[in-house]
Amino acid sequence: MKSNRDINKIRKSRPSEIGPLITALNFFHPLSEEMIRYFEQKLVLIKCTKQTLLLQSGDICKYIYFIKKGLVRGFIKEGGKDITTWITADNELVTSIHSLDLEVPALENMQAIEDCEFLALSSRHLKQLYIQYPDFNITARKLLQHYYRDAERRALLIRHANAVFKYHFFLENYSHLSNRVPIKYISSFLGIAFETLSRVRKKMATSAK
Amino acid sequence: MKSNRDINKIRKSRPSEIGPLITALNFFHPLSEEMIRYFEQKLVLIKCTKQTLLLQSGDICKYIYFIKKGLVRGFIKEGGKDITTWITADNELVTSIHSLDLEVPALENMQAIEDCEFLALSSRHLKQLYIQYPDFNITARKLLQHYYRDAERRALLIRHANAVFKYHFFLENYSHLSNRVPIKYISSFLGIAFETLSRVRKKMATSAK
DNA sequence: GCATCCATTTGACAATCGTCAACTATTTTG
DNA sequence: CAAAATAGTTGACGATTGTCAAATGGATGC
Repeated sequence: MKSNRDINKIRKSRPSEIGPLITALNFFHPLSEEMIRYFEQKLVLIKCTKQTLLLQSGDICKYIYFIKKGLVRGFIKEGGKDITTWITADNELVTSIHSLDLEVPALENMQAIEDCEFLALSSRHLKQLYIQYPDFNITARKLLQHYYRDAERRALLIRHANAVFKYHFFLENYSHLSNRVPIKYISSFLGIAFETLSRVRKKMATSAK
Repeated sequence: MKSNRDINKIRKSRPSEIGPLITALNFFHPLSEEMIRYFEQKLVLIKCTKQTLLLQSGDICKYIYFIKKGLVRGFIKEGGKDITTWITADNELVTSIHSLDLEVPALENMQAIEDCEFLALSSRHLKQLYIQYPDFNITARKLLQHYYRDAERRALLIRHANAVFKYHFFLENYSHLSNRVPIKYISSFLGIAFETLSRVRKKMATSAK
């Protein structure tokens, strides 16, 4: 498996490249002009290929990533197997919240499952941002409220009674991922064997005719 | 099932009663004297009996509750059955984060599973707090980071391979609940039938001798 | 374009677990 | 205290799903 040495391109971002992130953040709480300048100065653009590990469990997470383009999953190692705990795509933020803030080793891994482009902010600059522009604590609070809800939705997904209900819930809540993510990651995310998911898909296809 | 009319005692809290909440919040980020005064003025003390619904799905959550004493669970109704999504005890905060902030109907229910005593702050006063004492956004951000981690832990719990692993994980992470919460809630929280949990417990007791 | 690799499908079978039912133990309440 | 309600245990059985194995399909690279 590729390690984070494969984060093969990293450079300062250009102001013209950060629009989608600013839009996403503004949606939660308006950013001041000064904050936008700060992002323009501190954000870096990172490109990586499919399979690259952005974060490895045991390491300390150094960045919060905004996915400009691509697909990323989180997973943990449990009894020799991967368990995919989330999958997320373009225009979303990803990081290990706990590791980033407390500078402790992360439990989870993060991996690109498509070639990706990120805007990344280091934990150092994020912390400086909280101090220099206290209003950003409001933005972060609202972001966390939003992502807390996402975490609850994922927990609900795997609590569904059987494979069919889980996949239905997946289609209702993550339809944008269903034709983009390999079945092995979806099945792991749903907590079922990939063979089972294959059978569920077949059953749904034939019964819907 | 008892409704929230059973929240049978509610009165202004006394300063001497709010210590544990202040201590808990200070742990995340120090509160100023003014903020503590604010809590002293706005917190209410709520008592309710076992089984009381603090929040019913479809209603808008009006309070954030600090559990001074007691035990509370969150659950959703799914296909005629309850699914317990969290269980929490003394000295923890509970609310529907999403419903409280956005003033939209909650999806989940909250229910006391012991006689309880809460310190409660209304959403109106919480929002005023964010405005009047912007530093409280830092506290809230850190609280949310902490509770996000809890949500991930719960998701991990139900992703474990089988009933034995789930119960082991439960004992490691929620040992304070194992002898206090009825088996039907624990089993639902673990995503297994209560009969299965009964058998797991027996097997562990006999194999440990 | 062929060979290799990886993703997905399909089948067979066994393990795990949920459901139903009966029973026992414990708690609550009048 | 007795009766009733609630909580927990145990057994039998079937449904769902995971595992292993083999086959097929598609993508990638030389």
